[in-house]
Amino acid sequence: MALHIYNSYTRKKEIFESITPGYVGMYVCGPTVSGESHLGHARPYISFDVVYRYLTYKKYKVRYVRNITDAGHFEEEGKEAEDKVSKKAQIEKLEPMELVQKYTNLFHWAMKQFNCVEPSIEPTATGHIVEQIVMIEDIISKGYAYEVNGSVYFDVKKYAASHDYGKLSGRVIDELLDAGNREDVSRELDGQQEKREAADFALWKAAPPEHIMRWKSPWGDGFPGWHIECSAMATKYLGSNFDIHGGGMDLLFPHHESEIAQSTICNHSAPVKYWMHNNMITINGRKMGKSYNNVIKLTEMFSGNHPLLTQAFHPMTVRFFILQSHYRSTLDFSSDALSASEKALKRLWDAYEVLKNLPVSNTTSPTDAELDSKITNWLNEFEIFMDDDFGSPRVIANMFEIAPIINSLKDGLIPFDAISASTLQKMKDSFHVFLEDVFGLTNVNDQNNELLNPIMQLLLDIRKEAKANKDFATSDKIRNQLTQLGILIKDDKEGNTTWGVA
RNA sequence: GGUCCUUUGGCCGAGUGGCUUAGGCAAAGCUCUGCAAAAGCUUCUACAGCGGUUCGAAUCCGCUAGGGACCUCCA
Repeated sequence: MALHIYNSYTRKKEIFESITPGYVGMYVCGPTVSGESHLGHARPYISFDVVYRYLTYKKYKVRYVRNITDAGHFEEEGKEAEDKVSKKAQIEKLEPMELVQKYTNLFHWAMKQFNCVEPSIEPTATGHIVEQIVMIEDIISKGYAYEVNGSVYFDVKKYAASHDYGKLSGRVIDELLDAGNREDVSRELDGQQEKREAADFALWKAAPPEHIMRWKSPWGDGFPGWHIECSAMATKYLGSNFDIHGGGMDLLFPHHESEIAQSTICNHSAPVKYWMHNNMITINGRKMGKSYNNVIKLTEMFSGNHPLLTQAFHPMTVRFFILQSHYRSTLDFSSDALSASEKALKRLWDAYEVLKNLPVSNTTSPTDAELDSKITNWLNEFEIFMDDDFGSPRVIANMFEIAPIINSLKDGLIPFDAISASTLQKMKDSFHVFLEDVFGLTNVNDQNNELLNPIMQLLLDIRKEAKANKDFATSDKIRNQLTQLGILIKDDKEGNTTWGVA
C-alpha cells in the first residue's frame, strides 16, 4: 500500500507522490517566539515530527524546514494588537531580540524534551528580511500589490479575478471583499482605511516611531507582514513547488491562503502539493489559546504546576497522548486523560523491554499457527495504518493487542514454539522501528545508571535471601520502602525480580 | 451573520456500509503470589434524536438538538 495523505487543499486523501522521486520538501509553520510554548503548540510539532520520521522510514530524503517567527509582524495593529514582541519587551524591559532569544531557547528545550528531530533548516524571519523585501517588490512589479503611506498591501481583488483565492480555506471571495461593509464586523482594524479592500492583507507595515523592531525598506522603515516570511523562506529553501506544507488548522485562513497567493504570483504556480493541517487540542471542549486564557504552558505540564493538573507529566506521556489520537481530530485535554496515557505508555514500554530480552528460538513451524498469523497480521498493519494518513492510534492499538502475548511468552503462559522465530524477530524489529524510530518515543525511566544498578541488585539480593529464609518482615521492608521512593519491585513466576521507576 | 467541522460505552479515543464486541484508563471477579505489586484471563457490548436510502448503517442523505473551529493574533 502506498502512503496516502489527506490534502486540505482538495479535502481528499490522495496517494503521496513526491515531486522529485526519493526526495521530499516539507515546510511547517513554526512558533512565534513572543511567549512560552503551551500544550497546544506541542500538537503540530509532534505530529509533523512523526510525519518526518515516517517519510524517512519510507526511505525519502526529507528536507524539513520549520521557521521561527521572531519578528513582531502582526498584520492587525489595533490598540491591543500592536507588535507583540516589542510591546512585551517594554514591559519586561528587555531588548526585543533578548526576549526572542529567551523564548527560542525555551522552545528548543521543549522540542528536545519531546524528542522531536531537529528540522533540517530552521530559518528566522529576522534573518530573511531581504528575501521578504525582494519578494514584495516582485509582487508590486507584477501589479498585485500597492503601497500606501509606507505600507504595502496585497491586492486580493485583483488576484481573485484570475486565481482561486479562498479555495484552501473554503472562503467565498465576495464575502471577503464585502467584509468591510458588514455590520457584524465592527472591529477597528488598523490600516483598514488605507486598504483598497477589507480583504487585502499587509505585505509590509510602516513602523510608527515608537516601534522598536524596524528595518529599512524601499517604502520606509517598517516590518514585514505576517504571511510573507513563510512564502519567502519556503521558496528559498524548498523551491517554487514543494511537497508538504503543514501547520495548525487555525492557520488555514488567512495565513496559508495568503501564502498561496503570494507564492503563486511570484513563482507562477501553486507552491504546495499537499497541505496538511493538524487539529486543535481543546480544554473543556474549547480550543487552547491565548485568547481564551486557558493555556497550560509546557513548563507547567512538565512540573505539574497548574491548577488543572493533578500531577506533573513527562514529555513522553504528552507525546504518547498526542499520538493516541489522529492528528486531524480534536484532542480534549484533561489531567485524567493524561494520567491514563501515562499508565498506558508504561504498560506498553514495559512490554517492549520484555520483548527486547526475549530469546529468539529456532522454531520454524509454530505450534499455534493461528496466533502466529494473527501477530504477523497486526505487525503488517503497522505500516498499512501509517500509510493511511498517519493512523498512529491504530498502530498503538495493535501494539496493545500484542503486549499481553509478549508478557505471556515471558511468563511461559504461551510456549516459545507457539510462534515462529521469524515472527518473534519481526515483533522485535517492528516494535523497535515504530515505537522508537517512527513514533520517537524513548524510555521514560532512564534513571538507570552505573551507580544505581549495582545498588539495586544488592538490595534485591538481600530481599531474595530474606524471602528464602521466610523473613518476610525484611523482604517487605525493602519492598515497601522502595515503593515509597517510587521504585516498583516486580516478581515473576520463576522467582526473578526486576525493578522500575513508578 | 457566513463557511466548515463535530456528537461513539463511567472517562479518553480509533473506526465510515455488512465479521474489528478497536485500543487505553477506570471498575469488578478469578489465576499467580508468603502477602502484595506486576503479569495473565474474564466481565462491563456504545455509536445524540427523528426520518430516509439500502437486502443491510455508528458509517450515506435530510431534519432537529448540543458542542466546536475559522471569518482577527493564534499550533
